[in-house]
Amino acid sequence: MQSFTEENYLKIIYHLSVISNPVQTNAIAERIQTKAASVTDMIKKLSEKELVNYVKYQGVTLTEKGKLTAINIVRRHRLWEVFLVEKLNFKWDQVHEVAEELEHIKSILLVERLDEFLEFPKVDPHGDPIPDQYGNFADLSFLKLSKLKTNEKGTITGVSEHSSPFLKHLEKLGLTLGKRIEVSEIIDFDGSVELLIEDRKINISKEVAKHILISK
Amino acid sequence: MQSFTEENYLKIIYHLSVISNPVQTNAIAERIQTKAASVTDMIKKLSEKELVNYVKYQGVTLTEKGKLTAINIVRRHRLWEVFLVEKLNFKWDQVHEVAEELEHIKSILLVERLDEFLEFPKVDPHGDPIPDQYGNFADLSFLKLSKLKTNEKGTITGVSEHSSPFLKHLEKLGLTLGKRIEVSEIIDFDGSVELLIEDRKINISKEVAKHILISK
DNA sequence: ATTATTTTTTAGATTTGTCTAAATTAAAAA
DNA sequence: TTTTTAATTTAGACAAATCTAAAAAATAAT
Ligand SMILES: [Mn+2]
Ligand SMILES: [Mn+2]
Ligand SMILES: [Mn+2]
Ligand SMILES: [Mn+2]
Repeated sequence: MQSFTEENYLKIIYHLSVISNPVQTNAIAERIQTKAASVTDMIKKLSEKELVNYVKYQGVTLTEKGKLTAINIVRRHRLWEVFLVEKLNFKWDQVHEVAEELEHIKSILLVERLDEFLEFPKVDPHGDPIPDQYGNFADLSFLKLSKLKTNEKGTITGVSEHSSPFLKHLEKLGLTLGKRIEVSEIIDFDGSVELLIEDRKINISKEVAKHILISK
Repeated sequence: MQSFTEENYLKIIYHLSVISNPVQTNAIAERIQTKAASVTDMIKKLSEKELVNYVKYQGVTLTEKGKLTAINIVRRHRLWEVFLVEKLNFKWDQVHEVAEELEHIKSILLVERLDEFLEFPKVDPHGDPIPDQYGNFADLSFLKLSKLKTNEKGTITGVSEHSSPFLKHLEKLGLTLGKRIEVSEIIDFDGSVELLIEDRKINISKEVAKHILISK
């Protein structure tokens, strides 16, 4: 059984592993809002428990055991996010903080029943896939909206940025999951994108377009 | 903002206050599974934060602030118990442990939305009243089943013992909330009670009868 | 190949909540 | 009212997770 803190470290290491493997001490420190020295201490502890492989000055990788634990936390986090949006009418920019707490509730029965209650959702409110109880993802292939060419169409199925300001911005523009869009023009000057959505024409910056995920 | 531990102390002190005020160090130690010395330390801290009134060797009482905090934790605990039973099909003997964790999730919005989602329940799965957001209880008056005389009738509306074995036992006998019962006989020899429930005749010990709460 | 910079680790201290053992105080018994 | 017992508090230590400052290792620049 892991402490909240250990679980947080495992989850962060898991997410950072996607970007670079092994994961560096400083990267963890930044994400977990702590100092590098504290990270080193915790890594030693996780290594002791065989949840990570650790070589001094080389960074860490998750062991199989550590990876499964991390995926399970991600599963709980995303299921709770679905619950908050679907059942308690939270907005998609309000769920993350609360899910950060709920994900640490330790009860296998709770998670399985919650999954059932939500009718086994495959994705969370941000389009991120929810692993099953064995840690398997239905891996969905996403494309950045910024990669679409003029006249190409697609459906919004995810976001790669979860900050509240960004999500609220999208909401205001009507750019929510499931919406069908078409790129009507890409502006040379700044790379911003003009979109057609439900007969409206809107313009989004390149920066925003990069964080919207599309399936065709 | 209080830590989990502080919240647990406040809740226990609140519950013990009903029985004896002020609350003794040893009573807290026993309920919280710790040593008296640790309790003294924590009491000092809570006193520092003006959540309890503390006089050395005299025990503690909750301040108004402390009482409101405690009631709020009780509110969250009971709302989550309702959720687990009503929405996730937990049995009434399975909810307490999980609610002990869920009660510490800090989000005012979460609690208010949960309350709404559950349609503002007045009691939890054990018949205990759920305070509103201002800390007001709809105080229901209960009577111990053991106080009923022969031929008296009543409805089961609560239990004063929450252990899993006890609750499972009641469940097996069909003695669940809302059931109508009639005392058909009180056995002289051991004080056990013979009941009529849904045309069946069952016998329960005096000990069990003491922990079943009735409204007429 | 040195030197400079960045990253990481160690050493030692701090905070929170706990413990044991010993000292105090209060309550009960003689 | 003294003595005995029970309850409570203090003193000092410990584990978990963190921090700052300093040392060590790895990388990058000259
Ligand atoms: Mn999230
Ligand atoms: Mn999410
Ligand atoms: Mn309970
Ligand atoms: Mn209850």
